[in-house]
Amino acid sequence: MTMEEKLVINGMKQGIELTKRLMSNIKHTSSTESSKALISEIIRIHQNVIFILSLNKDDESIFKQSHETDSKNVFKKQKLLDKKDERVYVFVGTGQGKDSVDDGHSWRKYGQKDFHGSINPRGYFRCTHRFTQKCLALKQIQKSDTDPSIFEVTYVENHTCNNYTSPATKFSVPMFEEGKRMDDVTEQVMVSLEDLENKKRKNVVMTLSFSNHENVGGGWQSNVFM
DNA sequence: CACATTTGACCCGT
DNA sequence: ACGGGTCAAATGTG
Repeated sequence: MTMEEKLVINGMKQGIELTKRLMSNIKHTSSTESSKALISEIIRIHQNVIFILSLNKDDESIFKQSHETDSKNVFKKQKLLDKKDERVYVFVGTGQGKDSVDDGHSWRKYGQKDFHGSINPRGYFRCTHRFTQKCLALKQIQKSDTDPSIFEVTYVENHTCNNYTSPATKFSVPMFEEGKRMDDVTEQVMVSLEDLENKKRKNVVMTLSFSNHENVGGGWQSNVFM
């Protein structure tokens, strides 16, 4: 199964799970706020799935195309990708809660750098079990300058440790902030997707969305790294 | 106490 | 020399 297929299936599974919760929520509680939260999560998950399906092929062709037109920068980037098995992802958060990305793996921060021409610093992370389990996985996270709800995440090496925590078991539904309407969240996601279209033209390998609300466990996309 | 994070110093390739 | 990445001592957290 390809990575993209895994992502789509995971997204759909999570959509089903959330819909079940919504049903039981409607049956057993009178809380409209938590139902709204569930609905907005369901909407976003389906947007993510559509997004992956619509961008996947295009990204591959765009990447190969620019590779052939010997733009030196792109070529250099491609070489780097081949050498270190790097994968760059762009994640969309909800803009609320903490500004990190929980992908189901445990990470330990070991450095941070400010960059010329960039407002936000880049964070450097290694797998917590680097020494105990010889897991060489690394990742870098940089917040987008243009949209604070977007994080560019670069993964270097895959996890060899088995300390992955399935998002399905950790998942819980976030409550809405007081007075925040569901429409606002949906709109915010759409705006972020526009920015992702721009990233796509800059040869980002693939784009994904995730929920980074503090009550939500690992993102469903992280099953890829199992 | 046993971890994690912060942050300036350090290293290394260009 | 400079920029990107990592180290490690100090500090924070449960």
